[in-house]
Amino acid sequence: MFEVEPVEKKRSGGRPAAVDKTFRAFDPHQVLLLPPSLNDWLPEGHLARFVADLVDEVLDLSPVLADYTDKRGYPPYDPRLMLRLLIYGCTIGVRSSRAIERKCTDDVAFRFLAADQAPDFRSISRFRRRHLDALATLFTQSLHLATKLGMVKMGRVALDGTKLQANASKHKAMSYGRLVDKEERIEADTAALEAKAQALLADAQATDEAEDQMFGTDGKDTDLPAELDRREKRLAKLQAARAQIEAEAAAKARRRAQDKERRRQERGGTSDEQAVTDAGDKAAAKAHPKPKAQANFTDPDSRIMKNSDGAYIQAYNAQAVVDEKHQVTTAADVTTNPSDALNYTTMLDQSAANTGRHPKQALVDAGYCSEANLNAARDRQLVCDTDTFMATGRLAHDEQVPPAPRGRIPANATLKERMARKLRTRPGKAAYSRRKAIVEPVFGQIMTCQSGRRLLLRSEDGARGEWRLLAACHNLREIFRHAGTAGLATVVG
DNA sequence: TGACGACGCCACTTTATTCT
DNA sequence: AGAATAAAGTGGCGTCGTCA
Repeated sequence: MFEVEPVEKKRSGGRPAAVDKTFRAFDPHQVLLLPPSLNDWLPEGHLARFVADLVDEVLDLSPVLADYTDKRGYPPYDPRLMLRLLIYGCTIGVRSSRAIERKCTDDVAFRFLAADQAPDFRSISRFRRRHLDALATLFTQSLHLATKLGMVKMGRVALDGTKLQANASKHKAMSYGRLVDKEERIEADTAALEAKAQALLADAQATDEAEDQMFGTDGKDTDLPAELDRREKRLAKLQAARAQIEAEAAAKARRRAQDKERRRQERGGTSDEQAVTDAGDKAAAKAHPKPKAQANFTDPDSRIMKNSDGAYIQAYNAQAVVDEKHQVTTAADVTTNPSDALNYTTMLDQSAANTGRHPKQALVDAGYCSEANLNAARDRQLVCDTDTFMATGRLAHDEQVPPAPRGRIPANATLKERMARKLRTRPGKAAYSRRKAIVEPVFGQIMTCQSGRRLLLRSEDGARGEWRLLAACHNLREIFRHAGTAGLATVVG
């Protein structure tokens, strides 16, 4: 498009040329004779073209469009435009609404996608919030697309979790004990303040009236009500945080009591749901939060968790199931519980629901190893024909891998011993050794290329939506890499 | 401390609908 | 028919929170 033509050597302007050198033609003030077509600005096979085709031709946008029912009102931006921007941005690591807005003037690819429009960052942000659920369905859509292109085999999958830093600082977290303390202090102070305000009011009313008449009404004693107002707001926040911790403690106690009652009934061979509910209610009413239980003021749903480096961060626990063949994610979810162990069954079920198939093998690390999960793994083998390889413990740095077992499995071996044994056999080792190679690249890509280390949206729903969008965009990246725009054509055609 | 991002409130614009 | 109103999205502005 741009011809390289040597320019006549010229000593122009006041700047002396250091060397006698011919440069390529460059005229910043050149006026284009025709308005440029945005289409020409982007090379064939660019990721942005892929995203544009995807949004325009392939994706089902009805979940988004369904939200626009009223014909009235200021016309919103075309959802296709917004989706193009959000998807492309999320794929290359430009995720914040303001960053996207800037790119719409800065970046050729974004200008191409937005047809040279630049929505305000609030519009982008609000669109994202509003259609968070719909955006999350992009995840299943991306998965179905990958499946159509033969990229999902469900032979071997790996399940793993990573901690996503919430949009909240752990310094804004407060323990239950301090919360109660603070609340009491503020209440006491407020009572004192109110008394003072009353006294002042009564005392000064006469003089005030006189002064007002003399100087007009802009007294200085507005400070006191303002102070009271601030305290009121703080108190409300504290109480909300406290209520949250208490509700959680109650819910936990309820679950425990119900489980206990069920087990008791199982042993006795009876079944009485009412008794289970009652036991739960009773326990919930009696529940008392631990003084150390934490709540965060900025994002109450997030929790302090330990990340893989051992550092404590305010976070969500993000889970993903990844198919070995092309590193396509088949399930993605977020929980507020730092433990991975609770997600073994739910995640594999999600994966099965999303793909319609059960994997031949599932690889999980020691974080998932629990009595319940070992049992669940055994059942899965029977019901879904999924062979689970679950690490039963981590090796210390200098620890040697125990030798492969030989001979018959002892009849009295526990499930855990059997699992440990299975992982030490040659096929067990071979399968499990693939685990890291399957999930790590996915998490790595999402963290670095898509800047997914830190979440932008608050609340559990926000975190889940973001994680699913990240996972969806990861899948789209893989599709782009594997099939390119041509691949889309085969799906549409 | 300043830059940056999310979000809430309010004013404004646009459009369809309802009222007079 | 024309005015008033309701509804919805956008932008301006301020606030809060995070991070380097």
